[in-house]
Amino acid sequence: MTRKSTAAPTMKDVAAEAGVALGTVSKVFNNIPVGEEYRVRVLDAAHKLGYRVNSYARGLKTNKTNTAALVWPTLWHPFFASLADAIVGCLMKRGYRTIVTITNYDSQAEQRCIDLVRQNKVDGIIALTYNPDLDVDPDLPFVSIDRHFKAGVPCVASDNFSGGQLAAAKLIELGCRRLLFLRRGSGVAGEADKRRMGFEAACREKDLPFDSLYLLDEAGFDPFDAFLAEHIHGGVFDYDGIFCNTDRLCYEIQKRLEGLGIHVPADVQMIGYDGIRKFDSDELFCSTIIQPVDQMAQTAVDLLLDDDRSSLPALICLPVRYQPGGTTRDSV
Amino acid sequence: MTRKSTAAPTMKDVAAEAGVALGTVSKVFNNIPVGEEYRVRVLDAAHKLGYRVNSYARGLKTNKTNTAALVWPTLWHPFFASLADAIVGCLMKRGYRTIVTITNYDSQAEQRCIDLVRQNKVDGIIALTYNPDLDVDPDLPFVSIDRHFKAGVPCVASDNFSGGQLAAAKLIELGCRRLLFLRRGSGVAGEADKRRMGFEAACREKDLPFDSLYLLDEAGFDPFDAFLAEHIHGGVFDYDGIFCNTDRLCYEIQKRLEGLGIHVPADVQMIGYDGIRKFDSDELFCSTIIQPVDQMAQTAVDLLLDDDRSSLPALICLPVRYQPGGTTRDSV
DNA sequence: TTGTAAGCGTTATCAC
DNA sequence: GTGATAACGCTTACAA
Repeated sequence: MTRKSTAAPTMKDVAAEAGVALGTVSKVFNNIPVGEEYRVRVLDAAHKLGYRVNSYARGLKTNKTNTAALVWPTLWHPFFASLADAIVGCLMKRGYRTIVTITNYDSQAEQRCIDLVRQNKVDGIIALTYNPDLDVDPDLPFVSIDRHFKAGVPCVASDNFSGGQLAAAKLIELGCRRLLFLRRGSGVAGEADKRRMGFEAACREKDLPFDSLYLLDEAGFDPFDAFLAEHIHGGVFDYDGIFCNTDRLCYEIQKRLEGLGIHVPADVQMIGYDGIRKFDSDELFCSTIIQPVDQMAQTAVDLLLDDDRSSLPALICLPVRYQPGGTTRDSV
Repeated sequence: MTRKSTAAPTMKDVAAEAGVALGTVSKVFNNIPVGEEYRVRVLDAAHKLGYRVNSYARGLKTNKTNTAALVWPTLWHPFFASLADAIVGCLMKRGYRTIVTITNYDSQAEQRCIDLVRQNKVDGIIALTYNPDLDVDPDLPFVSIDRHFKAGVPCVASDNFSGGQLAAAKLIELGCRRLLFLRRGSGVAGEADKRRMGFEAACREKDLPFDSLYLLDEAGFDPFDAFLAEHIHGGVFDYDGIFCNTDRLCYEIQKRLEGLGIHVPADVQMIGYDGIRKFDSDELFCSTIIQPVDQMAQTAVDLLLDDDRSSLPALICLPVRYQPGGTTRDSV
């Protein structure tokens, strides 16, 4: 025993135990052809010693770590959490570990997280960020979610434009004629802005007028309250169909309308965006445009690990679908 | 230039650029005292070259990776997601990266995840598992959430017993006299079982009888439906107070009761457990016993990174609190 | 204080 | 096929 029993066994130990050379052991663990008898001896010895490859030593040598990083705003919000869950799952299936860092929507934290994981020699980064000009290594694979970043960085998003169109079309199909678009956001330009554009395009196409209101996250919900109160006359609401840019907003607005005596979906029908479900159940919070979380995760991972990084798409929009969830007058 | 411009700069490059020896550069990055003039030169050179320490090389040498692993059932469920969020946050504050692995409640996946991160030479593991006999390295710091694992592995949990007591006491205080305990679970013995024990203890203390029903996750909600239907006679429910072992269950049962014409909280008051909130808002799904997520995360991380691992507590129960959430007749 | 040199555990290149 | 041996980038005695 040249090695303290507490230390983890190394290839050297395995080689000694198996009575073969170090290189042979390495080959076995890299699936490089080796005499079957040797292979068995090595595997036996490794098992006996409880040996596992030290991926730090391997990473040092190969510059390949089988680790990806997720730079994420939060795991609190169900949409981010479920997308993170799916991405981690996809990466695991491809044999990748995932380092998760959380930015709390803070631009500086985003840069810090990227620096941190870069130092850790990750093989790639999937990020959902709010800082438009992050300093990111041009030859480190990078996939952005929901924001176009810069040339060469592919962006994966749901088809926000179609989602907006779909919402408008559904509301109109369900009989709404006085439409309202409500939006709440960070002020950072992202793919999600296209929800509005799609909605407007569909309204214009049908020659239906609509109003819209956009508020920054920081403003809270008070301005919405004021807006809603302003548009109720004699117990009647000015609108009969609302598209909210998130399920969260849809839920809050619904509560407020009910508090004002306006009933959903009897008086006004509402559609949200995201497709968030309660707990881990199937139940939606509202009728909504569902983002294809699993497909987005799969696409982001495929893009990240794509060997040929010379001709990546700039933007991939994945199809959304509508599902009733109680805030519209179609069956649930 | 001995080095391709695409490759990341190394300490050697920095040393050359700064005109100092390799060791000096290393010292600067390890906060080992060095002549101020040298320090500045090194830092300048490093900045100019965009140098960052290669943590794989460092880890190889020091056997310390500044990385911890989270072995987690899922990020889908809001409780797990918020706890994961908090733990990742605490670890980041201590300068640690977090590798997140997801088991989907699968025992074999749990073992695979542990093996995977062990190979990655993490400095410690925080796990929420369902496999009672995982093979885990005895000298790799390990903290278990919600399950007592084995000797030497500290467990962090909310004070489930007190939570159960508190729920019973609250229901009784609010006028309930015919109590019911409903439980759904994986069948794996964990700290959460103590919710029942606390509830029972409080009932006994007050000399109030109670019924209880326990179902495995796999059974779905049908048996609950049957039970509920069985206990409604002439539109009147046999119970006027229910403690459910999770918010999720509480929510589902409430829906079902309302569907049967039993109103919550008018006819029956209900308390759940977890303290899950809607989206990232403050709103609860039901009146509930709130788990101290942030404190649990902080405690788990402190325990994991504690230098003195010789005398760790076997179990730390953190205080819960009750908060009304609309399913009880106290003000919200 | 600064510089030198020996490894940490793997992989990869060679002769054999 | 197999088996020495030189890196990979860094830390850390130890010598200057």
